[in-house]
Amino acid sequence: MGHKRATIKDIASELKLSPSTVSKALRDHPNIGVVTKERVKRLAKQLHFVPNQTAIRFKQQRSFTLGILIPSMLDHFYVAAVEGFEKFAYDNGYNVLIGQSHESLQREKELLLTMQSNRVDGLIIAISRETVDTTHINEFVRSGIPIVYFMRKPINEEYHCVCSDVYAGAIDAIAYFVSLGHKRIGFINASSFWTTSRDRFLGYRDGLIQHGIPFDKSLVQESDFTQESNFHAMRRLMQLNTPPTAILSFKDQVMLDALSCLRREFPSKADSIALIGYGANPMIQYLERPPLASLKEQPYEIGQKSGLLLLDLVNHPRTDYEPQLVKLPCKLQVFSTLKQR
Amino acid sequence: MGHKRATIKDIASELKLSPSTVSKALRDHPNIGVVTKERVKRLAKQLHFVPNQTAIRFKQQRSFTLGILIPSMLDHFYVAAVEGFEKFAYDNGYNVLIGQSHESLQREKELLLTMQSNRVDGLIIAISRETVDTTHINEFVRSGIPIVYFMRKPINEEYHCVCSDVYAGAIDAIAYFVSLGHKRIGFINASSFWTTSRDRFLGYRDGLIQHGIPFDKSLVQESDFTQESNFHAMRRLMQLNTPPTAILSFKDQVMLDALSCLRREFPSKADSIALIGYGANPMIQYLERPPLASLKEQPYEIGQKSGLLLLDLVNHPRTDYEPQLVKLPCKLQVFSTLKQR
DNA sequence: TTGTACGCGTTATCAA
DNA sequence: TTGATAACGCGTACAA
Repeated sequence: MGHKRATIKDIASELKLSPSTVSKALRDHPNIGVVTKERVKRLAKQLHFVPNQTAIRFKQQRSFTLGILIPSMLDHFYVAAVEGFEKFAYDNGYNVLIGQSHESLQREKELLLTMQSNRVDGLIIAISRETVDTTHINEFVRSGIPIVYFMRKPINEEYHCVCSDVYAGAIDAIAYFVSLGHKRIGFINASSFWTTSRDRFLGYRDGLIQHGIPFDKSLVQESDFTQESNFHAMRRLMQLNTPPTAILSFKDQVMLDALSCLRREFPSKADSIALIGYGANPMIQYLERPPLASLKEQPYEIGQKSGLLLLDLVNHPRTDYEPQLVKLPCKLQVFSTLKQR
Repeated sequence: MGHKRATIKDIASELKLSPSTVSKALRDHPNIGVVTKERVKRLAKQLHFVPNQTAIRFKQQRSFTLGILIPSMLDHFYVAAVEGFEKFAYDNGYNVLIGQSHESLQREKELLLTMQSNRVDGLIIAISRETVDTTHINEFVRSGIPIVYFMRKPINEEYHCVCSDVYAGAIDAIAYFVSLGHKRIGFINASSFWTTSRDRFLGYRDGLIQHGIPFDKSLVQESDFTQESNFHAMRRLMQLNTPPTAILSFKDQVMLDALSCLRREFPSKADSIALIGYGANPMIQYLERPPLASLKEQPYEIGQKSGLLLLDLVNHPRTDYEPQLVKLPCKLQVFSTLKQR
C-alpha cells in the first residue's frame, strides 16, 4: 500500500517554499526562521518523510559507510570484533558493510572491489589465510580509501594495526605452565605469514628461554584450524619420543580439538596434559573437565579501537607515513579451579 | 596517495567519446562497436575505474541492498541465517545491511528507520523479545518496503514468514522421550508472543496427548534466555513434587544452562534426566557427557529461502494479500551415543 | 553506431 | 530570512 515516498521537494511545494529552505529547516540550519522550521518539521512528520541517504551519500561524495572484512562470522571472536566496530560506527553516524572472506584470497579480492564500488569511507581488515601477497590491498589503499589491519596483519607490511598483545600473553602462559612444574611445553601455531602467529611464537620461545628451557623445534606444530588439521598437529606432538606435558594453542578452537584428540586417542594421558588457548571461548564453561586456561582477548575493544583509528584516518587523511600500532592486553583466565572435583 | 577516482566522464573526454557511449560500452550494450568497447574497457582498467554504486543506486532509485534484522550475532543460530541470506544476496548482486536489536524494541525501531533511510529494497526480520506491538513494522511495510519475517513471527500477524517446523520437531522429541520410557516430561519455553513459541508448545502438548500423557501446566516454564532465567526455570521444574525426568528446551542455550543447573544443584539426579533442545549447537560435540539430543534446524537454508522469497516480493510487488508461510523441517540429532562410557 | 539532454534528491553557494 | 542554481555520476530515451 505504498503511498509514494515524500521528498524534500514535496514538502517544499506543499508549503510554497524552496527545496533548499526545507533542507535547511530540517537540519536546523541557523538562518531559517523558527516558524518556518516548525511548519516544515510538522509536515515532514505528517508525510512520514525519511531523508534519502542514497541521495545524501551521492551529493556528499561520502558513503558514511565503513567496511569490515573478516574471515568468518562463525568465529565468535570476529563476531565480537564486528560488534565493537559496529557500535562505534553507528554511534558516529556510519553504517557498516560486512564481508567474509571464508579464508579465500579470491573472495577477499572480490570483496575489496565491492567495498570500493560501494565507496566505503574506510575499511578494517583481518586478512585471509591465503593472503600472502598484499598487492590487492595496497592497490585498494592507493585508490584513496584508508584501511586499518586488525587481529591479523601481514608480516611484511608496516601499516596501521590494532590487535591483541599475544606476545605478552604467550609469555604469561609459559610462566604459568612453568609454575605448575611443566618443562616440556608444546605449541600449535597458525600461518606464519601473520604477525599474530609470529608474535605468539616469539612469546613462546622467549618465555621458554626466560625459564631456562631450551627451545625445541619439534615441539612446534602448525594447523590451519580445520578439525582434521588440529587433530593432526596434536597427534604429531603426542607421538614424539618425549611428548609435551603442556601445550599452548593458537586459539581455543584448536585447543578444544586437541583436547578431543587426547581423550579419544590418548585417554591415559588426557588428564595429565595441561592446555592453554587464546580467546576464552564462553562455551568452555559448559565443559565438566575444562582445559587449564585460556588467554582472554578483547575483540570487542579491538573492533572499537579499530573504528576509532579508522575514522581518524578518514577525517584527517595523512600523507605522512607513520603506522599506528595498537596492542590490547590478554589476560590469563584459569578454568581448572572451576572443576567440580 | 589517492590518484583521483576516475569517472565515466574522465574516460569519455580522454577518448573523445560521450559519457553515454562509455556507459554503454562498459556494460556491453549491443549497439556499441566492438572497437569502441575495447578502447573504453582498456582505458577503464588502466585508470582503475570502479563504477560508483552510490551514483547508480541514486539514479536507479534502488539501493540494491537488502536488510536483515536479528536479535544478536552472538547467537550462532542467527549468524548461520545471516550467512545464508548474505550468500543469496551477493549472488544476486545485492549488498546486505545487518542490524542487531539486542532484544530491544527501541533499538528495533531505530534500525527500521535506518533501513528506511538507506532505502533498502527489502528486509527480513526476526523480531525482538520486547516486540509485542507491531505498529512500527506495519508502518515500515506501508512505506513500500517488503518484508519477510523469519524465525520469529508475531503471533497476531498474518504475513510472509520462513521458519523451522518446530511443531513437528517437538512432536518428534516427545516421541523419542516416550520411546525411552519417560512419562513426566517438562518444557522450558520462551516469549509467548512468538509463533515459534506457540508452535513448540502445541507440539509439546499434542505430542503428550498422542502418547496418552495428560498435559500438566506446572511442567511448563518460561525463560528469557539469560543464564539466570534459565537456571530459575530449571529449578522450578526440579522443585515440583514430582519433577520431570525429561525436559524439552526452547533452544540449546537454555538446555545447556539447564544441564549446568542440574550438575551444580541436583547432582544426584543429573544423569537420570534426559534433555532435548533446539539448534544442535556444534559446541555440544566437546561435552564429555552431552545432553540426550537436539533438534537440528536449518538456519542457513532459512536465510536463503527468506532471501528468495524477499527478492520475489521486491521484483514483483503484490497488491493482493496472500501471506507465504515456509517451514523447514527439524531433525532430531541424538548425542548420547557419542558418550564415551 | 554515437551523441544530447535530462533527471534522480540533496546540499553548498551565492544572490535577493 | 529565504530562494535560485548548479552539481554530484550515472543511465536512458531519443535524436543524429
